Amino acid sequence: MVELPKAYNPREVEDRIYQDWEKNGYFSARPDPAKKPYSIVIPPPNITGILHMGHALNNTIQDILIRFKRMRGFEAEWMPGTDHAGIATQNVVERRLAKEGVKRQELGREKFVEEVWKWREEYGSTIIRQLKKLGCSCDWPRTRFTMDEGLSGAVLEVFERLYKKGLIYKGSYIINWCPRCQTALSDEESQHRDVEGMLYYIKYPVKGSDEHVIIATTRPETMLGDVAVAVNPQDKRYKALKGKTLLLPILDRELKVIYDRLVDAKFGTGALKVTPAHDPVDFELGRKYALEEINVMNGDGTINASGGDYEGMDRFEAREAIIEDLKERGLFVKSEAHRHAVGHCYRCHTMVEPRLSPQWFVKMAPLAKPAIEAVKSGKIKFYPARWTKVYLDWMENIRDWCISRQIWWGHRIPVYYCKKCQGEKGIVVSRVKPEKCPSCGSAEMEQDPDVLDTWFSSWLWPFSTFGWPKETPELKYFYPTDSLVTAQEIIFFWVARMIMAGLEFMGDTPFKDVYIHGTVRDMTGTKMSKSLGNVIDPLDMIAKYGTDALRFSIISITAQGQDVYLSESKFELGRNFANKIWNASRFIMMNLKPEELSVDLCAFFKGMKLTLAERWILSRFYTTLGYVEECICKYKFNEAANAVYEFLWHEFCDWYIEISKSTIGEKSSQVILYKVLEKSLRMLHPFMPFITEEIWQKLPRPKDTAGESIMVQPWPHAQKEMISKDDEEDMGRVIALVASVRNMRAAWNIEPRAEIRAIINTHDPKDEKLFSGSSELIKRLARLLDLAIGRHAKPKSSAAAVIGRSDVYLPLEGLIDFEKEKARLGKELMRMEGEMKGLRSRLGDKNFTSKAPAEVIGKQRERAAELEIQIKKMKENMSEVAG
RNA sequence: GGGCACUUAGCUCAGUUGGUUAGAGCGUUGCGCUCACAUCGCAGAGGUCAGUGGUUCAAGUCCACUAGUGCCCACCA
Repeated sequence: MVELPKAYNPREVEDRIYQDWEKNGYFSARPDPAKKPYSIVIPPPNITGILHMGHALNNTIQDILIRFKRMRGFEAEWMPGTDHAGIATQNVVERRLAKEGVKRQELGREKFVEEVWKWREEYGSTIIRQLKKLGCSCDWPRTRFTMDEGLSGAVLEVFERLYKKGLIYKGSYIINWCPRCQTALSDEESQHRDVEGMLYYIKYPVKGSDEHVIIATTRPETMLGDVAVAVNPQDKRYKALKGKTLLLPILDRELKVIYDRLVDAKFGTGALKVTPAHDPVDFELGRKYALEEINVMNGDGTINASGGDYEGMDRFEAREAIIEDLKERGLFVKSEAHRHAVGHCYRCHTMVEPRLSPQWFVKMAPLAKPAIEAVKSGKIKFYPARWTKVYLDWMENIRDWCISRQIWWGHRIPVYYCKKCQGEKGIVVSRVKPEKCPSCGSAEMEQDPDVLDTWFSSWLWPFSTFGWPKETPELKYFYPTDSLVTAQEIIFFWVARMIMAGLEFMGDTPFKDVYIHGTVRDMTGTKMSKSLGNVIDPLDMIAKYGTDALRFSIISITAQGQDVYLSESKFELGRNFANKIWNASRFIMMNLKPEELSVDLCAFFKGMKLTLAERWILSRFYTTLGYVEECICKYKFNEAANAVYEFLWHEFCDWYIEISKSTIGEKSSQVILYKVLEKSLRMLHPFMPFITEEIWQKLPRPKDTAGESIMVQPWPHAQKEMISKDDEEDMGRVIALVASVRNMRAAWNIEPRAEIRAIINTHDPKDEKLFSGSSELIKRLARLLDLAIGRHAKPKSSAAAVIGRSDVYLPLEGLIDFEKEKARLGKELMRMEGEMKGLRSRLGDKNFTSKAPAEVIGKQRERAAELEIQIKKMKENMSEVAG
């Protein structure tokens, strides 16, 4: 006899159980030729990361997959690790140093990087500990870090290979520059946001005349770098400008007039100021017409020496100052409100400055080609499928990837420059510092100061973590991985690039399925973020409701790929469910006689004549099991979770356990309760790992599994022969009968404790047999003193209901209000007649009977026949009432 | 400018390949005898599926358009 607390207390069990799992090495996987591999690589969280609901959702899904596959006999590897998150981490450490009054520049590069490593030692695994709180069954001993030795080696290897192949190049182009982080960003790292800006109209004088051209710009400060004015050749307004020269206001620089189709005559005045160093379109024009490229800004967004008197001003200050000066000179025409999209740094949200700058790039088109094919051919599938198009659209319009960053934390670019040689000759790509320049022999070689984009290491994650470029047994066995589970935000950053890298360096796709789950939002639909203060902290929820509750709730309310709107109250769902399971198990264990359980189940079932309820619950279990398997395989986790919930709570607890209470001492009940509970725990385990383990450990078990863990038990074996649709239907009728008696009792305010008589009137032999066979059950569940079954007339003053082809009467002498009963029955009759009308018109329609499949027609005929009987009965019942 | 998603009960959402009476959780109403559970039980009320048109024997489910909401992408300065 086991004594257990009335309520499940997750805090008491979770850490203990997790430690046990970890200690026993249950999370580890190793190449095993006897087993099939199943592998997932975790989307490596940033070392600066703190567990948020997005992580909770993402990692719960992965854990469900891994635990499910592990139980199904796969060698299931969940590769964990963290990302060094270049800019993000550098920012965090810089802020920390700033609090102590230290600037990174004062510290110097080497010392600063040391500081970051120290920070990482101290805080970098916070997120890992939090993932453990979530119950994640990652193969922790293999944990990797994008800056560890092996992965850094992979990064250098890749850089070298791509450089040799001509797919990495250096050049001066317009890139997105973050003046706060003071580094280049890739196109993906510059996120467009609508901004309420202004469009300023400025007069550019025509040299040697009183005329002028009005141009419109949103960034007047960039005029300091203007070298031309461009108009559309079709634009009649500016035909007369041909051959003339304009003067740049303030600086009095001479500007050419260019005629190019790129200019949209409809925008502004149709005249475009050309600033090749600060705008992508202008840059293109600049290269096309060999214009000078004047960079007017420093890295921090202040105006540089090319900006004349404005030197040293911040870009926005300079904007104001220039407008003032233009107004003074009478060259300012007007300004108007102008809403437009402007790039912002994805890390610090500072407005990005397009800026000409020498950077390293990866040529993407050749890499994209096979990656497009891999998805088009179906070798990689997206779930939900709609992301396929998003992926393909991006890939088909892919642009080169700016990979150099002007920060210190990251993989240093493995390129050395000879101080003496100019240009190409003096460039050496090498993992180690070359002793001398291969061209001139000089020993003065200097490494490129830049580091690589963080994603330049993450895109190698599915194979670098398994030891690539070495051909390790792990790499051979676990690559390609199976499922990638991630959020939509990083399809371009990460998913697409991993596919390209996998194909390029491994010659094979890195995974088969990509499951894109939704974004976690608050109840107003806003994305949860720390800065908005609308976060629900998963760790708080774990403390309050338990990990299983958190996991189950978030899974069950998140439909495939849909965003989820979260509020704290949603976690009650999971907590209540956990408590329900706890108490059902407690009840079963209190009544379990272990000696009854040492039976061979198959032999037992063969030899035993099971009751309808017993056959029914087994059938329902195996039906549910099959459905859950199917849903997990299709990434429909909410449907799987809800099926388990419905089965356990509403079928097993509400009906079967209640039914079993009268027979609980008997062997058959003992075995069924135990078996269904034990198997259900295994079915539920991937979703709620802790409570299932805790209960399973307390359950009496066959000797050979004693002491082991539920997480290494096999997934319940599907036994189709246990599924019987007939039994499920029959039990459904019994349940309907009980429910309708209860309904009538409630409608007529029969005291719950009052035991009354009921009469079933049936002419249907099947019903008679069914209800007779279950009469004890029905009597108990409906609290009946007596149940008469057969051909009976309706007693006077009785309530009535129709169940299938039979009636049930409750003689209620003196308790019935005839008018009320008539109304109650009348409402039901109306519903039936409404349905009947629909059926009749369909069945009478030749189009329907000739075109619909026979099966559908048959079903409707059957239904109509039954409904006809029901309506007849209902009318009789009503006339009785009237009489 | 392009693309995607969403609009189903008071609230938050499910709804497989179109096929009988559209589901859940929460909330709500009534009743709670019962020795697993009030983080509970039993019973009930409550939607015609944003709108319009179409395809079909049959549409919440497919198509088109409209309206609203949200998101992503995009070099009109």
